[in-house]
Amino acid sequence: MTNEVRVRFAPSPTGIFHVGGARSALFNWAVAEQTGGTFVLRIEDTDATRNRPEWTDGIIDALTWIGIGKDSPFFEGPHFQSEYEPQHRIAASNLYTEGKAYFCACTRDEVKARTGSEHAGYDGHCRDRGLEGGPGQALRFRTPDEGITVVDDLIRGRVEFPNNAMEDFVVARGDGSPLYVLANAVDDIEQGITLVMRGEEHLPNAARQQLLWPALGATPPQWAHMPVIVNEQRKKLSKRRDKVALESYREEGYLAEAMINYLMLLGWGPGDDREIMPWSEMVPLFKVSDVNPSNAYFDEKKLRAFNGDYIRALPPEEFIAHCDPWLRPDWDRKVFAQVAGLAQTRIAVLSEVTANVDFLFLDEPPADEAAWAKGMKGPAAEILGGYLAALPDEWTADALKTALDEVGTARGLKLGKTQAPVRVAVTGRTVGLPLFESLELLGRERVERRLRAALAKL
RNA sequence: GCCCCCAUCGUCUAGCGGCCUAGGACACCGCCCUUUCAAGGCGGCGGCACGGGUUCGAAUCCCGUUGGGGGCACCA
Repeated sequence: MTNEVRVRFAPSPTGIFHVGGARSALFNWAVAEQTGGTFVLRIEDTDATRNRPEWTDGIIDALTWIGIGKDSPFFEGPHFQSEYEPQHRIAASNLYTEGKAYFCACTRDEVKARTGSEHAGYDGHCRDRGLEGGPGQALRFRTPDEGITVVDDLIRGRVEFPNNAMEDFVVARGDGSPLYVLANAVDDIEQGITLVMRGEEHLPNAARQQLLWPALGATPPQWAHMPVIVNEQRKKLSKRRDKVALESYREEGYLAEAMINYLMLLGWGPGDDREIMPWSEMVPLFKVSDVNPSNAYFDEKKLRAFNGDYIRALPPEEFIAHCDPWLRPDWDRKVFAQVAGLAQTRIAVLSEVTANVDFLFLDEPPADEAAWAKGMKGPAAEILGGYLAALPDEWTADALKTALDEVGTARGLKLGKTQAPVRVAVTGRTVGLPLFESLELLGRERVERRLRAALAKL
């Protein structure tokens, strides 16, 4: 294990799993796979008030969806931070015993009153009071007064933090329970993590942990702080404002492969002009030091374009299988199979398949006022009536096309115009699958009925 | 307020001192193809934030300005 690369992904189960977490996991996963190392999944469930078991399941499901999970030899876990609390407490106690941390009885209000500011930081009031611990006394880590703390970051280079700006931070609460900054460091040490790659929002924590690791008797890991994913306002993606749940994209019909591909390209590129590329080709090329340090906007439009590419690349049987959840159970799969190929180039997300084919299965074409108004302009009645009378004996797409073309030509209309009212009458929409193939599949009886119904409504 | 990070087309990026008249992709706009819509093909629009250095030479190195972001809890 000495030379093995061990990375980790350490989410807290306090909400839906979002795309930022997914990218974080993916980058770590790429490192593990490329180096033949290990990816440790650690659920940081120490905030009992905010944790919910179902969020943990959500994390595991989401990771599995993007290819990260137990069936890979590189995967380890999940570990649960709460199970390591004894170690955290021992670490805290050692820090105290060794004089690296001290107890503090100050409340927030007291500190604020003394410093006169919300953000002034702790003023060191209890530093040398020699408190021995007990209920209500938090444990604070004693930070150096002078000099700088250096975080060597694979993505950002050398980052310096002036020690005099770093307050004596709390590592354990008044009730003795450990805080994130400590628990996280202890776990990373215990689990032999060699590279900590996480979001940039943790950069300030890296400075503290750079101090904490040696104090706990360990050599600090390699650090890598990835850029934050932002919304159109250039703010960090927020669960409240933005559409960030990985699950919601999955439910809309985004393919895991497209999501993985897109996420990997947010902050990293293979170095050439390629963008659409499978995971297996990205892994050997991935380099942490190549990760772009600046924030990236999550562009759903581009994700969508990627997804469309991936959908079109699907072999027919796979495309059909992927569509299944978006087709009602009573819809005939054999009929769908006949038009699947026509639908495949027309949708960018799987959920869109429904509106493309529903007219084949519903008793009546879907009602759409706007479509009706748009399609039934001009000589619609004339065309519909004419076509009804001219429907060919040979019920094939070609014959159906010729027949309609003739109806139009007799009135000096191009096929592009004449097909519109027929399309709306039969499919309920102004756009959709190629018309004559649709008519052929629908059958004479239903086509005639729908044409008559439309005529009656006009 | 304090600490830190970042800065190439609208967006994601290539570029790591001369291959740059800055390349690709998404988006957008044309044209072609065409029974609608897509897909596909062709073309267009559009950028090195600004100011100083360093250098024979700067998108690339340094400094500053400006702008954006992250963090400042006995949350994680």
